[in-house]
Amino acid sequence: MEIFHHLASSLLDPSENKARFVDHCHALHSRVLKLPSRSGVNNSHRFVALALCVCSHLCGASIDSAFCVLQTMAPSDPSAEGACSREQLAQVCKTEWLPAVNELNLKKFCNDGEGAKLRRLFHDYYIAFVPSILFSHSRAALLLDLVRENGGEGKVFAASEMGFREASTLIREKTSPFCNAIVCADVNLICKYSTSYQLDARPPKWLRDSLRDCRIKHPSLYVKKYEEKNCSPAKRKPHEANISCIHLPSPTKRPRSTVAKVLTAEMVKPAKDHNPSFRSPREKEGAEADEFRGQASSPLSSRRGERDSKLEQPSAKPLSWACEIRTSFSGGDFPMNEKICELLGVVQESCLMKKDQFRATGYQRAIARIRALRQDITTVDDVAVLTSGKGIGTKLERKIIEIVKTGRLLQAENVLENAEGTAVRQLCNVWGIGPVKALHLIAQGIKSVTQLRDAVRHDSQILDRNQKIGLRHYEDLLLRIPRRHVAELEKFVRMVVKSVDQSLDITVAGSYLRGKKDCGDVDILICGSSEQLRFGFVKVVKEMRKKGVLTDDLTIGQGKYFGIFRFPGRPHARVDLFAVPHEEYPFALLTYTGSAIFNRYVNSKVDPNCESVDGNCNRHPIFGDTNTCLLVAIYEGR
DNA sequence: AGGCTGTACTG
DNA sequence: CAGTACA
DNA sequence: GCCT
Repeated sequence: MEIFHHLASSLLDPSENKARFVDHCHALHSRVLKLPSRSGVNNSHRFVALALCVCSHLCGASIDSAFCVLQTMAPSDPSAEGACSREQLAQVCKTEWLPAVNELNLKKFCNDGEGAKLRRLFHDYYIAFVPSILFSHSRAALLLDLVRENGGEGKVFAASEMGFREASTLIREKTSPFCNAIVCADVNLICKYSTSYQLDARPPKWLRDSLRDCRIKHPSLYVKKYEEKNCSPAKRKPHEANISCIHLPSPTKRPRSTVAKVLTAEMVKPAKDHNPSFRSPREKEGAEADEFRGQASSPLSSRRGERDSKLEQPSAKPLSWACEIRTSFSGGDFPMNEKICELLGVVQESCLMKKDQFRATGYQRAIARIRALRQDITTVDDVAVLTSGKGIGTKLERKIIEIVKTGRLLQAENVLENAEGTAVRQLCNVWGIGPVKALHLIAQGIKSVTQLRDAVRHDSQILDRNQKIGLRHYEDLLLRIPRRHVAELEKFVRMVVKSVDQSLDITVAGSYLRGKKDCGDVDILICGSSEQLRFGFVKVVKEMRKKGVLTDDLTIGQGKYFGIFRFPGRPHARVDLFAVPHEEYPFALLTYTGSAIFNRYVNSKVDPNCESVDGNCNRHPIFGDTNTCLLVAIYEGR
């Protein structure tokens, strides 16, 4: 009985609530005592069962998971006293308690639902079991269900007192035999947020497979098609794109293609040799935003996974993960939408050039929403579809109507005619030059890269070290890197890394890991123990420089290296190396896999006031906390 | 009116 | 500190 | 630019 008083005192202030809660528990208690005894089931079993039901109810997890959870929190196995099997216990739960507990709807006593109070409650009772940095306390059991549903094995560890380092070591040591993957927090929240943004949410295939097989399947397994297909017949496309496309300035200079198409393609038709059907290169930066602001009516609905509906989604809405939301619906099916996006994109860029990044974001969101539409906007009435949702207000509405009516947008035309805008755009494409510097240069009469080169020859002071490097490789850095070149670099770096220290290993993250058909740069995580990295990382950089692959260093920070590499006969390209100790690996991988917009989305859901378990994790902002969302990072046992 | 992701390097 | 960069 |  004590536990219920405890529960009550952990709950919210309104004493009225407290009293009611205790009353309910008393009622339950007396019901326990009145029940007839059954073979092998005594009252203490019933209490255990009741606790299980409450736990399961509050976490939204299955009884079975709740059982595991209780096991970790209780010093003795709940089923061990007396001869009550786990199955019997579950039976008792189902027949005797679950309906009653559900009826009580204990959640209503927790004013902030899944929030802090509930977590504290769990924490107090050591029902919180998993290293808090890895999982939301109240969701650990849920994750366990997820793993099980996919035929996997999982285990929950008591870790309330555990710091992050210990916890992750433990996880690495103990879990690897059956589960060397998965760091995944709060599936529910992500679904919740996804639906509130009217997105589809569902784990990517590689994650589901990993869950099923209890071992991580590298996402790149789902990506190999590009390697084969892209190389020969149509390989020139990306390069042409670079020249004809409108370029975005900083921070992400180059036009990118959309979301990891391959992952998606694989999911639709896993086995078939399904043509990844290139995105045309006309796509611009804004496209990636669609991932998170897409339209309700999604084409994914036809292929939703079996388990989705179980995730506490009352309406069986199709779900998918925010990280894989499809962006645009390719093909030139919607000419007017294309036109609108193009014109708004022009304005968006011009905003970016100035300091007006937030305004640009506004445009970006609008563009994303239009791209995700599956109907062409041809009449003024159609525009209402857009304005009814979030993200498009009166100003943008007016502009869209202007385009629909006249086919033109005055503001966009002004921008294009504006010579200064063009100049800023070009100068911003130099690595290290942003809008402010570009404006300074223009004020000095420098309006193009050619002029800039001349100017530097006379006065090398006008650019700093990095900007000069960026200028030197201006043309090369504008090119995108084909996947197969990235793969070669990966091989090379791994070789170097292994030669330096056998215990280190690397992962290529970034857009490569997201399955893009080409990449703007290469992000490589070098993983190992912190001690080994301390020497190893610097040595790796030195080695690579010695072999002539790294041609210039941009910045060298603590465990962080930005530079420029080149293989003989190839263009120069940007490479980022990050030293990642084991404990940080899942988080680092999540962050550095991006996309940037995805990270932004995630971070915006994180409560910044949450205490962080370990300072080091904060190096990867996404993980500042535990309670919050999200997603998938993978953790390789070894 | 004020927020809009969070961290880190360079000069 | 501003500017630029990283995801 | 939009949202609260």
